[in-house]
Amino acid sequence: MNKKGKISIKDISKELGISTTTISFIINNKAENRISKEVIQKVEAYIQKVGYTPNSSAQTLRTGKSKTIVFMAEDISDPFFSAIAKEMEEIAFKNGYKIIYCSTENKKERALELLALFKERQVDAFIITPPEGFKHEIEKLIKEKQVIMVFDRLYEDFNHNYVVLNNFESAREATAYLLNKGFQNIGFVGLKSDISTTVHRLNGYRETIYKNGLKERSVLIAYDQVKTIEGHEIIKDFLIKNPEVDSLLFATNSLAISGIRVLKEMGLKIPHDISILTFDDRDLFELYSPSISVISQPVRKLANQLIEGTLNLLNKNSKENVKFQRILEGKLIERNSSRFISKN
Amino acid sequence: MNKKGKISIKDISKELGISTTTISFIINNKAENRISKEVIQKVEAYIQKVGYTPNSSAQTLRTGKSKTIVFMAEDISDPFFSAIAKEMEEIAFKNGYKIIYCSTENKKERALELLALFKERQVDAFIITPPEGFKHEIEKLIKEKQVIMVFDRLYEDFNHNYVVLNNFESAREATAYLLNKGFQNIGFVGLKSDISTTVHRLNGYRETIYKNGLKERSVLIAYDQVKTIEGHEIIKDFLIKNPEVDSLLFATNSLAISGIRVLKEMGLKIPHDISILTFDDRDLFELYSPSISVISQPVRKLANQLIEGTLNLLNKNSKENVKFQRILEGKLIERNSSRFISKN
DNA sequence: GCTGCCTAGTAAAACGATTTACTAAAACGT
DNA sequence: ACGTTTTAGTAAATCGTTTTACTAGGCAGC
Repeated sequence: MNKKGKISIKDISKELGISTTTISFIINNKAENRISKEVIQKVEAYIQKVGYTPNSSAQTLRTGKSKTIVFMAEDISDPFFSAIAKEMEEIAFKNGYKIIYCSTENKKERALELLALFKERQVDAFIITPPEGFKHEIEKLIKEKQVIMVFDRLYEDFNHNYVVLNNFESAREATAYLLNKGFQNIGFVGLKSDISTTVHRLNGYRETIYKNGLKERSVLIAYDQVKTIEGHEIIKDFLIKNPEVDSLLFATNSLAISGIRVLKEMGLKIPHDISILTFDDRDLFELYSPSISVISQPVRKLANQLIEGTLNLLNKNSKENVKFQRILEGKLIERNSSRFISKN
Repeated sequence: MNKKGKISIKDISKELGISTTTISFIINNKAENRISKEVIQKVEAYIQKVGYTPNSSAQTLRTGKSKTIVFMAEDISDPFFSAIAKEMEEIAFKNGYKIIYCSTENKKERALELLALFKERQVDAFIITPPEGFKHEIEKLIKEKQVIMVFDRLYEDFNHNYVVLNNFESAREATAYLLNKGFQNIGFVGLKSDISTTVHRLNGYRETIYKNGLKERSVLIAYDQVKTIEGHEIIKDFLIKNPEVDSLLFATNSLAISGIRVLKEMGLKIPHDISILTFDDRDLFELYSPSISVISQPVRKLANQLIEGTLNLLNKNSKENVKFQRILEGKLIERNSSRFISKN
């Protein structure tokens, strides 16, 4: 017994007069064909009785495995990421794994700090939404034989595990939908970033616009500015300079919220003066007046694939160089913010 | 060097011909008056060069400290809790601590499982929003000398560390505010629970109602039902049976969202037919039409106090039996959902 | 009665740090 | 010149597991 009153294998060993080896075998289900039923019974009963649980630092130290997966999200307080996190936690827990969350806030330095911290702690895998300019780091991690699952974005020029939305197709579909509604001057509000997610969303929009011989009207905002006054000003500017815009496609839910704020300030009514459609659903979007049309991500499925894929990678001997790659479909949910055709 | 290519103190020791003791002293700033400047220099330079970082499992095993704090929230995907989490993470990180989040979902069994898991991992402290019926467990943890900081709720019949909102006063103030606005039939939508938070909010409402010789009109919903159809039905029933209700005070933001949904279904216009006011702000409440009045919690301050208090407890030798107890003030933010006086 | 193979288990090293108790040499005081 | 203190450092135990390599004893085969 140590000072905190925790029992160790050694204590059991002394108490029962059985070697620690035997006890360890029993605990780890390696007693088959080695240890007699009676001894197994006896040890298991005693463990039950005193409520012994192994010290996981010792286990990690000895085995190099911590039974821990890190989920490094862009921002864990974003409802999209926190919903994913919650869903994954459940499944991981059932499989004997613990998930640790953290937020990069899309900052490379922060992501690096966190990476260093968790490598020290010998986590078994990283599920990560890499920030801007992190490609090289991801490649490095893979070379180091770390188990890496990239989420929400991907790199096209090397092979890796990922789970993402079909951003390009979803954006194309969303734009086509607005077009079909009769909107001719569709604007796009996106992020200024080279992350595949936002690039693909922009490209999907563009392709549809160009194919239909229309003019692109887009504005891109830096991640850090989205929720700030500067971000709002940029959107406002864009709308003032492009008064003919009759509908807006937002690339993220934060952008949409900023956008709604600006439209309100400018006295533009949705959908009467301008229609809107955004990526990522939120509970209040459905209740908003008017309710907000969205391209919703299959949160549950994404989380399932992420954790399932990661656990697979952990169980399988890493010889096989098959990558886990999933592209899931977004779903357009039509609500009132895009149903009405404005007059201008 | 182990298989993953990580360097250990032993490697440094061999390479430099210096004992591991000396190196450990240097790393832990215990070299003062023991080791010569030159050796310190040499070791530090080498560590810098090879990028050595200590193995934290070994440290935890040896010292019994993991430099980890668990934040066991009611539901980490609730914006209130995730905002708190994010804020705390930052400060903890700067102090060399890592925060692990998880959600109890207000289930006792789940909280127990998590507790067991994290005790195995020898976390240094728990910041916890205990679920229903967890009082005895908290007392037990305190007796075991665990560092426990209770958040968002408290127990009145024993002494412990906590950080909470002044729920009673805030509810009183909120009710008085509605009264002043001229509402006579104020309803209260709360949680069916013995958690202090919700009890105090109900009591604050009640006191004001009784003091003014008015009739209490309240409905309580079980935590699990809030977001379900059953929850909605309960609210709807309540409104049908109490048609004279001219304003509603919601005890949590989830309740408010369910309430808004129901009001919409019933065709009741806010604030024309009924006014509303709710605990806990959310970004979209401000943008909603009409914007929703709230009693907002000082998220930043709460998080600061929580983490500051916990770090204090960890640094201080636990002899002093002074508890860290903070009650912070809520702030009523008047918006349009409660500005208008309905006619009935 | 000897060899070889099971069976049921154990001893001891190892993982990577921290920490206690020690020591050799130098410096100091008188 | 002798004992004492200081300085600068080290050896070895320890934390709690897992795992490799071993062994004692029983039994079968011939």
